[in-house]
Amino acid sequence: MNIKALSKLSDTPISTIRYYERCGLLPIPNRLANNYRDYDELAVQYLNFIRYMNGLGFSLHRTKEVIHHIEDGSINKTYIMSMLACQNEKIQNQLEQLQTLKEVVNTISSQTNEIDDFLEFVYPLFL
Amino acid sequence: MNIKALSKLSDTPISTIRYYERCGLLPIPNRLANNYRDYDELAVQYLNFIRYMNGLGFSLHRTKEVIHHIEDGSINKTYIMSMLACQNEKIQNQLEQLQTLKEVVNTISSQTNEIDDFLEFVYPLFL
DNA sequence: ATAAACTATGAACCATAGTTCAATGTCAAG
DNA sequence: CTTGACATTGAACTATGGTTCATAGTTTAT
Repeated sequence: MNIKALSKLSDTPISTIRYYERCGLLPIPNRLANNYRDYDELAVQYLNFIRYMNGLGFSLHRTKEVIHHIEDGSINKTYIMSMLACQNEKIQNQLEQLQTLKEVVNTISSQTNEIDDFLEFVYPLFL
Repeated sequence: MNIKALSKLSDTPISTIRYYERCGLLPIPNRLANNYRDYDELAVQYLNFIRYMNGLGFSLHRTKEVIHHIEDGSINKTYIMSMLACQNEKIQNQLEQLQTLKEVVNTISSQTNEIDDFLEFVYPLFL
């Protein structure tokens, strides 16, 4: 399978596939006689996994670490559970921050006197 | 007031103050005979405003636009209200996405069979 | 045989929000 | 009068997740 086929199968741009390889997220593929990359099903699995991790909000850096643990064989339920618990906590924190932010913006935009405060905050900048 | 004093008053790193000036967020300050920047109270107001906008989740780019509107005098309640409504919507969307994400991560981490699915997803990568 | 489409590479570029560095100049205290 | 702390500049570097480009070679279809 050449890079274009992999790109279509995994719905990942060719440039991104090469980028992931560069970053050490994808195993180095075999090359054909013409130096073209030659991928197999495993590459599709890798890309699916990367996209899956991405969908769970993990950075490429973190995903790379996890992939290396998988390649080591040093992965198990405990590892996965603590990883997910950690991610869960991170998302929870983000959620709370955004919630607070939303309330602040809401308050400002729904209450006329808050807008006046905002304008008063702004007025010195005209003077 | 020199840049260090402004830095302390506004609780903004010196490097950031110079960066904001470079980006057109801060007015170009007067210079002393020795070429040192000389700030006044207005600079503090600008920095407070920038940090405030930042706290509301606006990008520097957006904040810069707003500042330019303020400088033009082309700012009013309507402008501010639509700006805040827009930001509110953006935050709401982010919140919903994060909420969904949290549920997915939660489901995976709380249900043993989901973790098994995760491991099954991972297994092909060992082989 | 030649043009279109594909692949390869390293390097540069995009946005975002800054920080750090090197080289140079200035100021205040001992 | 020298040392330390401050100021200046442009340029390069950080992290994140890629995309785009120039140049070169390869394959496929007409």
